[in-house]
Amino acid sequence: MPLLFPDAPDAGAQSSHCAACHLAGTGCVLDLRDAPVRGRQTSFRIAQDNLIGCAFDSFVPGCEGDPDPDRTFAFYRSQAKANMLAAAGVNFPANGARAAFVSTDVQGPAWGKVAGDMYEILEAAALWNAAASWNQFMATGAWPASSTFEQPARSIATPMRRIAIVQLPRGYDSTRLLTPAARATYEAFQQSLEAHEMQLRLSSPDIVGLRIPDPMPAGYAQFMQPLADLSPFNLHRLQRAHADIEGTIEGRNFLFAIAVKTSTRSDRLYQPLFEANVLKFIIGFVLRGSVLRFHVHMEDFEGANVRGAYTAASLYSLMLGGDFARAVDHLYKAERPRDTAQAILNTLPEYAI
Amino acid sequence: MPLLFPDAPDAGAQSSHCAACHLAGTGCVLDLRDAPVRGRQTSFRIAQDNLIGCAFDSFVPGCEGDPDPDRTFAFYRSQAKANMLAAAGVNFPANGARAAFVSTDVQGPAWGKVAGDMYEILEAAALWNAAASWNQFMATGAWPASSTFEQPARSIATPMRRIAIVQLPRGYDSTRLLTPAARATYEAFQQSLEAHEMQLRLSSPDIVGLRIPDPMPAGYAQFMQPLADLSPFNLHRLQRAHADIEGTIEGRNFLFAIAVKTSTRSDRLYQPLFEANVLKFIIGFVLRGSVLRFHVHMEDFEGANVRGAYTAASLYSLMLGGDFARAVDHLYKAERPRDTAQAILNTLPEYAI
DNA sequence: AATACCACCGGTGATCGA
DNA sequence: TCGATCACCGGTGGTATT
Repeated sequence: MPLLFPDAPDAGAQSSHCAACHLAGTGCVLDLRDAPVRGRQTSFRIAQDNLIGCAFDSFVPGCEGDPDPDRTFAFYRSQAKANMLAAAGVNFPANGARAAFVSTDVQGPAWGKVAGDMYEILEAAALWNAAASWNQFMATGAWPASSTFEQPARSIATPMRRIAIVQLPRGYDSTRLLTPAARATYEAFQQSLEAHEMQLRLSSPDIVGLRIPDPMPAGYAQFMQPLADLSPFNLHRLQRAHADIEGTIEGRNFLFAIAVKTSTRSDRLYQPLFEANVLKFIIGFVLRGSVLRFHVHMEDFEGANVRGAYTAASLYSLMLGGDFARAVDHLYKAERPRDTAQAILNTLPEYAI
Repeated sequence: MPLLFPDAPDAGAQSSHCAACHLAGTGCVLDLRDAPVRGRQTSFRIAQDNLIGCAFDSFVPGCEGDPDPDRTFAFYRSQAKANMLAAAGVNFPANGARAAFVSTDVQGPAWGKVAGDMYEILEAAALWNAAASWNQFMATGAWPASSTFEQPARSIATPMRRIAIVQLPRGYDSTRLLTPAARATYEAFQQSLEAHEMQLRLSSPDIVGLRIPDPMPAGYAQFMQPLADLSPFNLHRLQRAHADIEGTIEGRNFLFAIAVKTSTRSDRLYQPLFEANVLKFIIGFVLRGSVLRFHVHMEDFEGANVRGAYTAASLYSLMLGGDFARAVDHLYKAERPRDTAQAILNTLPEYAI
């Protein structure tokens, strides 16, 4: 069933679908008026996972199965929002003394939060699928005919060069991906800092790109196949994949990290800059890994001098002497999931083993 | 005239005062309904400078003249907000087809912005006055009797140790404070970066503490006297003082920087961390100045692991080898302007010449 | 079940330069 | 006068830990 509702045959189908979904407790808008969260005024909650799982339950935007894979993130997002508002209208009419749903409850900060997470999830899903096309080519020597992505120039098929692109959850310590040996080096470093009541931890990047070890540990098999959709099952797979590959990565196999934002303000630009500096320091200096690349993907560059800010030099490179390097290697205006994933795909041949 | 209105004799006084202020075009709430800002929905603007200039036109919170200098930032701020809401009620009643002022226009993000700036201004003003007490002691050997601050332990009066504490404006390049010679070193560094299309600039700290050069350039005379109030004239002096001392500071006289926040979120913690790292790198490595201290002053620690995040080690100190140091040397819960200024005052004897 | 935390982003008042 | 930029902060859905 297509759940970008304007693609559905009629509005009645939406009404009955949304009513059933609400009754099943999996609606995309939840009524918190009788169960308020302590210290908050929220009267209706956007059930983010349900919303995404519903709107994208039949294809991953930009990928195989998408009727028009060249649409923008903004389009997919506004479609999901329209779905949500329609569902809430169906499920929360005025009822005696109780007022009907009003959309102001799901605008403003609430929608900003959901939209930001959705952008990150859509990008991570498209990148997963792009990596799956790449990995199939690496395994078979043939680029998958059904892929919406093109084979990157100068790509040579070898199982040694398979790649996993993984979304990391909030609060994740990305060093958990490292092999025990590499992690021990990191932990020794941390302990020397903790002796002085200090630390140097990452506020984890949104998405990381990893060289799949060879031979391939079992947890990586999933990256050989694309996600067919973002139905609840696959959404859960996308967001939990990192747990399947912990303890398997050498520092040099940490190829790139991506910070993802729909928009920014000058003050909000600096979190990725700090993160990029710390990540490069830890991977480069502590773990002696090769230099990883840090990307920032942003949908909208207005409201701050984004390009200028991200020309900041990496402190690590400055103090090493020799060649300077930027902290953020590449800034990309990510407007369409397909183009964004293709852009990352095109960089994969550049990485040395 | 006391303009924390609950201290005023009666509500009528407020009404006539606010009506006159509005007619004079200096009201604390402006009607933008007939002159909308392009691309914004704002119907009423909080005239931040007018609001502060009015509410604090007879004393600086926490300082001489404050009837109760131990009140909290939260108190002064809520008083200013009450003034604002009352003034808007007086000046924007329903008028024919035009609806009355509604307070939702000045809640949410608008008030967040104003409250944040007000917090920074109140702290900067209290610190200015604490430094003035210090400087009078340095000049005369006697701690000013009228000061609300106490003489720090182990302080020794010498004109060599006078201090200026200055608020910096948005977007300011704090290296403009440096002497031409020091600035040339910095500019040479920048040019070598620019040759590679990079830079390493500061998103300026909110407040800086500087050793006043000896002999004292003319622009510093203002720091010998406290600000009597935050009337528009003195508010302007506070926010423009930095322009009077440009080109006078050696790197080693850059004693400390303070980042000021009322509250935070985990992502918003990282801008000061990046800034602290860059500032320490530039002052320490590029300018060979002594090590400056970076403070974070925050009113409310809830909503993020603030203490943990600010135990991050300085990348500069890690790469130098030798002793580690934190990027943020000191995190302080700044709830009261008087206590906050006293806390900074108590650190002044620690700085070597 | 409750709590703390995480990282999401958009609406802002003022300034500065065209 | 206008547009671009700056740095302000609070409400949020989900997760992990009590």
